[in-house]
Amino acid sequence: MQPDLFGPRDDILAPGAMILRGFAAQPEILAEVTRIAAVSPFRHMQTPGGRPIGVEMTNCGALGWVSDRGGYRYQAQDPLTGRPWPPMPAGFVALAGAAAARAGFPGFRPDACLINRYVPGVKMGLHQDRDEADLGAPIVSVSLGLPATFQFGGPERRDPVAKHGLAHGDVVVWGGPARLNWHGILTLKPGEHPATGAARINLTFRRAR
DNA sequence: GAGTGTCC
DNA sequence: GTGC
Repeated sequence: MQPDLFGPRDDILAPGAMILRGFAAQPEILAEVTRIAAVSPFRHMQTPGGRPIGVEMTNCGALGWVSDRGGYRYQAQDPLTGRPWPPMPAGFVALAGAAAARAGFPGFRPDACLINRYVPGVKMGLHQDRDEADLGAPIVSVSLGLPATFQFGGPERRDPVAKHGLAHGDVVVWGGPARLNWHGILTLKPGEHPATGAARINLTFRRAR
């Protein structure tokens, strides 16, 4: 058993990384996602090599993460609509800030929220989040809908990875010494969730600049 | 430039 | 699971 230093619903993954169990189960979050996707729809992006990325993505906030033949980057315009991404809802900013503070990173003000939609059979391979200008800010990742297995390793690609189950409402926060740790999501298993149907929605809050 | 994918 |  882990010692109860942070509360019965928190798991420590590594120094600077923790899971806040059930921190983000409010139904308003998914209502906001629906509104965002009505303006900037979910779409498949491509790797710079031209291969399709399995998850469907959209963004809200001042900056959105995009990938295409031109590379990985953050930009203010949605390439699909040519317009700015939908603004980040105030509730998202507050939720991400509260989660970060609880995990030991006070003052987090995200300017980017990448929204990923997983369906059964889709995964995200091990990678680092390193496209952000401000690596001093943490990453806040909210899981909604179908459960998934999260892999979390270390700062080197060869470091061992541990697996952690993520359920609806769980929030993973990592920063400081864990900010560049490798992570990914195993292939989503078939299922249905009352809040999302046959899908998992992930919100990733970042300070991109 | 690219590996959020695919091959061995 | 690994290296690319």
